[in-house]
Amino acid sequence: MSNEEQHIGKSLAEILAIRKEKVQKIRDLGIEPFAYEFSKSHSCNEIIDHYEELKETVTVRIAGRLMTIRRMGKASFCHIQDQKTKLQIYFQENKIGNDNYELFKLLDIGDIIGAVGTVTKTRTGEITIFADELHLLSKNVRPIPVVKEKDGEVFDAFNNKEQRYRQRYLDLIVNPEVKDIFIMRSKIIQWCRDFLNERGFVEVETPTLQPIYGGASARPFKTFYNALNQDFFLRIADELYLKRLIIGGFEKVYEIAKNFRNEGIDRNHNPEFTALEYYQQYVDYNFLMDEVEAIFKMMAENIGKSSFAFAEFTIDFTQPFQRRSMFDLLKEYVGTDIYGMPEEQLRELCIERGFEVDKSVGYGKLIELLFDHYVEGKLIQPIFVTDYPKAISPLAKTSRDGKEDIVERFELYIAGQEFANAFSELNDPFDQRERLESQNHLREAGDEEAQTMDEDFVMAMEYGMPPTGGVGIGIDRLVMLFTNQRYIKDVILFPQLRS
RNA sequence: GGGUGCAUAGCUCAGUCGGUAGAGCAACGGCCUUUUAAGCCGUGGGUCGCAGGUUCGAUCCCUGCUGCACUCACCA
Repeated sequence: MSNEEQHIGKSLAEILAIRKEKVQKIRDLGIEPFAYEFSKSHSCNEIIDHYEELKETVTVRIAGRLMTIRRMGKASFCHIQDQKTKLQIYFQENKIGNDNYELFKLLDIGDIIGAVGTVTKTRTGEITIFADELHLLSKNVRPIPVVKEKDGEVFDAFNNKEQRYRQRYLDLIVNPEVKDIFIMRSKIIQWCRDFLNERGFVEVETPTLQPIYGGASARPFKTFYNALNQDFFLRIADELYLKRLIIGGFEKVYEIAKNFRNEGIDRNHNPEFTALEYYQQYVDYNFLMDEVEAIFKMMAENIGKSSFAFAEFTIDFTQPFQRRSMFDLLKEYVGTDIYGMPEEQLRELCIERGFEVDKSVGYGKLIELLFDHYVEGKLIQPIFVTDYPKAISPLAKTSRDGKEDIVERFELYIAGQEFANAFSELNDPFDQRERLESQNHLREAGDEEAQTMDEDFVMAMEYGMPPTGGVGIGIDRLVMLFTNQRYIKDVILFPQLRS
């Protein structure tokens, strides 16, 4: 190369131009830089795990992305990375031939290559493929961030959050521990399926686009359905459809689905999130508490930890989960027994405590406000909170022990956050109609998140709905819990950012 | 939606009390057959997020905008 040409090779545009020229140079060598296939005999971790059986006897074929290159004239070391593991490869010019070594000289970090060779160790003891063949499988033409590492210490980590989320593929290439989170996410979902399938549940799919949104208290995303010439909503929950299936005669159903709530984004909330909901005929919320506890303990057992770090806490799964009434907890943390307190007196109490609560904040919301403010954050170890106010639980059965304002509902709290929500499902169509009507009144009084009347759902219930227990579990938070991630965006592959 | 902060080379970051910018890695040329943050010699790469304003002069000061992060409020 002349001195003039040597000046090329600086800005990104020039790097891109050089890589493009390399593609042509490789073609000029008679090699296709974007291959069609390569048959692998082992993954990198299989070679490391089975080193003793493979060493110096077996010819192996491996493939992956080139992550480091150390050239030393007529021989070079490099590491490739496949899905799980990095592995070193040693290329010698007189072993792979001059033509292939010429090819090697044209390679860049980020290229996908295959190698054929024998398994050895270097004198420093690192398991290494001593290559007989080099195959270029896909040429990199845009530089990837180069992260260096020594003794476990990482240098120049690719840690720009915006770029990591926008270009998640780069994040996954360069930060392998990110991949582990999503592998764990996949396992957690699989364990949920296994648990339910083993118990005879049927996995179903219900509409994402719904003419009436329901099953939760939230603001929806709205869209227009051209073929039906009608406004539709993206589901905020699948609850009402799953109950229709219970009415239809499915004994046990579940769905793992995205819900969409048109609300704020923060470290614990993403407008598009995944929930497991399951419904089971003839059981009540007491049964479900045992079952949900079993699910969480099964997960911890599968992970192999009975206690683990989450945020600044150590969560202990060895003990039975506590079960306490919401009013009992309120009495302890607020200092006043508010059970049976009339709405106006409750509002006075909230105002005394410095909350701004006008008439649009009804009885149930007042209690929820106190609970969220005084109690929620204190619930670190797993605990089932029971006995929710009826006013904020329009789909749950009234408590059977005569408390008219209370429903048979529980939420599981861990580390101050809600992880599951369940109830003995309301199956009295007269009561259901009244509850949804009173939600309508709340909406008219200014509660934007009050639930909507769904005539078709109430009609379905009129045909007869068996006693049923139903559970909802937020999958994203479950993954956060078991992977010790503080930000929901870090358990979602492609969190939405403004474009 | 409110508050705070950030935006400089492909990546990670310095820096300029206002005089158009540096390092390491990556890149390019050369040497090097067991290296591993390989090493050695050499090369040069930037609309300092965008748009205005102040100024003789702005990457720096001011205003607006955009994006992101953190945080408070609300929903899980």
